Amino acid sequence: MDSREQSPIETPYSGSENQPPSDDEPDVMPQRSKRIQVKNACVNCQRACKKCDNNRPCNRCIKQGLSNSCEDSKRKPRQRGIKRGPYKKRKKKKDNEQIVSSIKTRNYIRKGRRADRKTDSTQSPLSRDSNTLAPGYGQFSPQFSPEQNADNPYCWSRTTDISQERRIFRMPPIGGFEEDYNDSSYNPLFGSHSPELSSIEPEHSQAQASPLNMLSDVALTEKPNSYKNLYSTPFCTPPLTNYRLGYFQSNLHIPLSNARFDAEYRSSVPIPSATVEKSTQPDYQNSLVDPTVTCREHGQMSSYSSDMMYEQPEKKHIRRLSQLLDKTHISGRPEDGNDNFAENVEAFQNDIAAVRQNTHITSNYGNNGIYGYGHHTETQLDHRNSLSGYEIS
DNA sequence: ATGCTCGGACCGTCAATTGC
DNA sequence: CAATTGACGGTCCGAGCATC
Ligand SMILES: [Zn+2]
Ligand SMILES: [Zn+2]
Repeated sequence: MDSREQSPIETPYSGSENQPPSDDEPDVMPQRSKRIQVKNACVNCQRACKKCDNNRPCNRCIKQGLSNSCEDSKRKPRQRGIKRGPYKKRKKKKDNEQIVSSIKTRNYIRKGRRADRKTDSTQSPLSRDSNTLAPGYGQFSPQFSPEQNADNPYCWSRTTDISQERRIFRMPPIGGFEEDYNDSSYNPLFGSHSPELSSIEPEHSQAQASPLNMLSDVALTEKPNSYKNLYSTPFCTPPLTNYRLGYFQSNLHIPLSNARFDAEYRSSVPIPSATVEKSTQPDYQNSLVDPTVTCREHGQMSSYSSDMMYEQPEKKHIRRLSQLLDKTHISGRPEDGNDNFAENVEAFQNDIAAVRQNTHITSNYGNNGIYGYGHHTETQLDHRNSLSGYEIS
């Protein structure tokens, strides 16, 4: 509120005094300035999802002729006693170099019933040559030593992009390949080999990162709110509610175009964009992303997912319809236009059974909102001995 | 051209955790 | 106990539609 005036284009982000503390890094990425929001919007603005101000009646209400009803919306007090997962390790000093090398040389212990297939159990996955086994088959994830993580088994997470592997992907026919359901060794994501793992020290604690933590019921039902924060990053926040088929797909109902940014954020590694496409998200319109594939590890869970969607513009209305009904998300339900609901459910139930055997591949077919109809594959390996609440048998 | 809806990107806050 | 950071409870941008 001073000298600045007449910026060529007035945008919510144009306030020059709101520039984030620009670092000495000149070429990092064009940072947009911060949007300022009021502490408490009026009821009308809140309902309309529009900008309010601190006056009562507010500017917008005056323009709309709603001055009478312009009053603060109710805000509920913040909950207390919310349990959190373990915090990420705080910055010690330097020794990033050391950490990385210690990861690379740590011994890895084979575990789980799939483990006794064919991998050398003492070899670090980080040094494994890349055309041995697909993830989920043979040992894969680091085992932390008990003294290091006695009561903190999920102390890290990492996400890696594997867009380079795209050439081996297959687009399934609608309805799917039989083998996707029946052959547990088939991995459409990787074919016969896994990507190089990043050697970056994980930076995110995700105590409850595994969706398995929430596995109390496998029915196709509304998912609880707590789902949301498990996978929130600056680039993705799952919606409050979703009815989607597929329970383990941590990235599924966030914008797929944000997948790469999410991956970068979680891994702190710049992700190559060799085969990627332009984002449709307004904030990242000039960025390249791969909307179809992510690979991630949360604590002792590893998972890989791909979305291969058919363009089906005629299905776009589905999202709209469900929006109208309630604030629910799209897809999966018969009333959303999923003609394969029964099969989806059955396959899904089978997948659940597989999960309980430590390793599973989830494949399902359904409408993925604006992205169309297609195939989602989720491959997971669970390295834990037990879930919260009960044992994996 | 103008108005409305609403998913989800963005924000500010503040208490749970951590490191001392 | 201060610093850090998870995550809650919002605000509101802007694409997509609807209507004029
Ligand atoms: Zn207002
Ligand atoms: Zn108002």
